[in-house]
Amino acid sequence: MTGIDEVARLAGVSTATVSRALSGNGPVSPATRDRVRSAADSLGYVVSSNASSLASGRTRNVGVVVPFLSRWFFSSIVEGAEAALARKGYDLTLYNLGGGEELRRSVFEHFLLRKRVDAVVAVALELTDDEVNRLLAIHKPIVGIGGPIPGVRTLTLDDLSVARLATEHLISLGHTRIAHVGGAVEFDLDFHLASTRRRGFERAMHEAGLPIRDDLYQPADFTINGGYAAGKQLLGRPYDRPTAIFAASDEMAIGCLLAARDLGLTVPHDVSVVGIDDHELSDFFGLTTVAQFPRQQGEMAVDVLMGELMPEPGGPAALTTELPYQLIVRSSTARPAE
Amino acid sequence: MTGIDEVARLAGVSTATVSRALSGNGPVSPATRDRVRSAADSLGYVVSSNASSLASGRTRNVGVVVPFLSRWFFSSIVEGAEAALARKGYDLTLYNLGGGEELRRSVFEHFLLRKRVDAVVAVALELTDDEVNRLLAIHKPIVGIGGPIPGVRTLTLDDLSVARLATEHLISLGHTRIAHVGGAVEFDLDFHLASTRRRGFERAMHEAGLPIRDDLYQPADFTINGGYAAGKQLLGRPYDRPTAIFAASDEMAIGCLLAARDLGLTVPHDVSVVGIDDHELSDFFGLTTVAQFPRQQGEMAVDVLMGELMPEPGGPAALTTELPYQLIVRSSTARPAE
DNA sequence: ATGAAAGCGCTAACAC
DNA sequence: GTGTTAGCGCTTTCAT
Repeated sequence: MTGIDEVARLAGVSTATVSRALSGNGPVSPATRDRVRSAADSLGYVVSSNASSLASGRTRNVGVVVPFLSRWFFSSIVEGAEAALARKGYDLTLYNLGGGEELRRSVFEHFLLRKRVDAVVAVALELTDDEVNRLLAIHKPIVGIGGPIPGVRTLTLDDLSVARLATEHLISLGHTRIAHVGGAVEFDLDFHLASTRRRGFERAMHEAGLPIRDDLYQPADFTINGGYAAGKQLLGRPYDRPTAIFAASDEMAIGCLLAARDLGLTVPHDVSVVGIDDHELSDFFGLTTVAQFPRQQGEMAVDVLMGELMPEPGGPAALTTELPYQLIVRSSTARPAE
Repeated sequence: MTGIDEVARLAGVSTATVSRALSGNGPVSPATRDRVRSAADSLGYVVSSNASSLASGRTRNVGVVVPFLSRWFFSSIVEGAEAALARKGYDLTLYNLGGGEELRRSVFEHFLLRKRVDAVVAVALELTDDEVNRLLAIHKPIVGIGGPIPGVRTLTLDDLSVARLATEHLISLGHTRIAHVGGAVEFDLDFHLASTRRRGFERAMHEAGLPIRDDLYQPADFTINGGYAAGKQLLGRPYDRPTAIFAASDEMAIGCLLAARDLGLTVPHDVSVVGIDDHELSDFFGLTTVAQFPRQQGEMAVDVLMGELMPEPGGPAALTTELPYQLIVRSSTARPAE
């Protein structure tokens, strides 16, 4: 366990100079910096992050809090954040809230407060005022992904516009009898994502002068399985079958695709399907979708965070940043058959 | 920022006693312990993990290193590990090696060495001697998941037996013309998983006196997409079509299922399909598979690690622990048609 | 059972 | 540009 003083001795300088040379903070002549660097290398010296953090108050570590992990969308965000942090020399400490209320409490009342992190990224979580204030009180910047949190810089997707875009794509193709597979209320926790998308759908229909029919709405649980059941329900009706389905997520949309196949319907001839996300499977299934880019979202969150940790000359960023999205047309949508 | 001395003052004891009372290390009378506890609570005191780590040498944090994150299998392992660690009051710091060789180097030469973690879990990574020694030199226990690493306690799946079991299931149903969709060589990095499974398949065939036909082997890339292409190839042949397919992963098996459908073949009437993993989609597709339990694997790894961090009376555990697996028969396999 | 005090290994004033 | 030194906030001997 080589320490800083061994490096100092080998390089023939003081520990302060070693610290400055290695961290880049403070003036060091190029010559001594090189000397220190090679001394450190030859000893295999790596700073103790604890000692460094204790002395400096900075940990070079950020906490990322997610509601789930083993779902493509969330793990992609984490992956993006991890990559961006690693590039900056930061570590990522992960907190998965999947374990329920009690776990969430302990994460916010203990884990995040023990000064292990410099900042936190909250993914798809509607933080309470209390949770936010606890962190802000100890000067930990927060950035949220997924919906506005009062007093917190957040990256949000304009779900209303995304849903409208998907629906308008169908309308522009000539569809009029369009069904919607939306998120069931019990999944409408974070930021009312499901209901916002539904509103976007309804607004597009309304603007096009098309009727919004309750019988063409099916709630599901955001899974392929749930989408399949909803699709069967919608497409199995003996008359007045919708010519198109807008599902509030790709996984549900893929479920609809499979339901259509099992009913002997051809996509997009008999029914068009559009989703949201650009899930990893969507390309395979030829699903038309409105892509959001979770990996990039994770990276963007880190960028925003870095801006907070090391404020730069330019004015402070806006409190809310809109996330990009993009319609990707594949083979699951077409004009309705005659 | 309440510190330990404020708590000490409020409780009317020394900081040493507060430390002992809160950490549980060292003798404290029940009465004072309660006094300290409530003082800490009322002040909202949480130890500074840095100061604590620096003084004690323990971080209460473990590093988890994975080759990918946004894949169900790996994120499930991480999820399991995170849950188990959280229960013990530990944090999990995540290192994703997806970024290539250089990233891997910096993780092992810097990130993991800066004393931020007490131990590391290496998932599906064939660590080099150098990587192992670096960590062992600073007394960081390692546990691996996924294959034996010399000198490291590892949890391994008996891939040979798993593949044999899957194949024997097909043989016992009466299949004789069985194809194998295996991992392509370029994906055979970690622990030769693909080739081991192929050997398990061949052994089962051999033991049953069945011929191993090269033309009934198709390599793929472990994705649904790749499995689909391989399935098409195998099932599209004009004669001598296999009556069953054993795929080395569920994702590839699902690809085969979809390929069969698209060819107008019925599963399991025209072709049986079996995979390995019990992927989250397998139940939906009715896929027969040999389940492994990634979430549990993550939890087990943590248990082993805890055993190393706080050695208990019982003798030391074995160096290699076999992971459980289980044949799950669903609707994708049946006797071959006449 | 409790307290006093010496560090843990660095960083950041401050002096030169 | 570099060295000296006083902490950062705890834990842990060693006394008592």
